[in-house]
Amino acid sequence: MGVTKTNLFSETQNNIATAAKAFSHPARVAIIQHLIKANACINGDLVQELGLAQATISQHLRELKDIGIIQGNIEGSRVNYCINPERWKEIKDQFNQIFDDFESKAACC
Amino acid sequence: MGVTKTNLFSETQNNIATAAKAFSHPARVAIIQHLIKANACINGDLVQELGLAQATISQHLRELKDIGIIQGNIEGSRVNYCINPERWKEIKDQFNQIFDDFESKAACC
DNA sequence: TTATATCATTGCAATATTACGATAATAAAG
DNA sequence: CTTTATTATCGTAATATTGCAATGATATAA
Repeated sequence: MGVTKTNLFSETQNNIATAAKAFSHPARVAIIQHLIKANACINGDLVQELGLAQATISQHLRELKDIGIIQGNIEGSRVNYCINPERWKEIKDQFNQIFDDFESKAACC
Repeated sequence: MGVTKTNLFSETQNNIATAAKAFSHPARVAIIQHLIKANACINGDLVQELGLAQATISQHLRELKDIGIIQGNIEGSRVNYCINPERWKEIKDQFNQIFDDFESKAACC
């Protein structure tokens, strides 16, 4: 076992779960927040900022890139990372959809 | 290793990461969506609805309860689960804070 | 070319998560 | 009291995630 039964769930449910993983580790939250604050930055900046090893930051960056929430632009020997605005909006809308679904409900338990 | 270095990050960053875990598995997304749609339901309903074993559903419910996003009310031999409105709003606000932080930024990369 | 800087990838170890059968625990029904 | 219904917990197995040192790859500088 130990493997998520993806086939049991809708595409939307799986998409939301994937998007949520961008925020489900404090290092990735910190990376996202720093990218917002600085507009863009390179791997080395984040190593300084977060205090994790270079390989670890690189790995988190790749996960975020796989989710699509960030993008990396090669600039010489550096890679400049930043938020991907389109995907950001997509994810924001997906979350707000759920948030509003509940809000529009009258009573609770 | 394999253990998250919680101490490196702010309380807010750790809180967001914890909250995001509520949505980071499709089964939990499905549970939350069903709770919204049905207002409230019991473990057995979710076993029917999702097609996972009773023990698995119970485990996901406990995680959601630990995060605080849902609450369980004992009714005889059953437990009626529903969204916790206060915590829901807290989490919603935390996410929207981040979403808006980016939105308010002018340019990107 | 040789060094330096930057980042990705690989390989490994440790912990976390996911899933489920079996078993307890509790309450209601008979 | 016994049975039934419902849920939680335990134990276990399998997979996923986290973290880092070492290494590789690429671009720039000397």
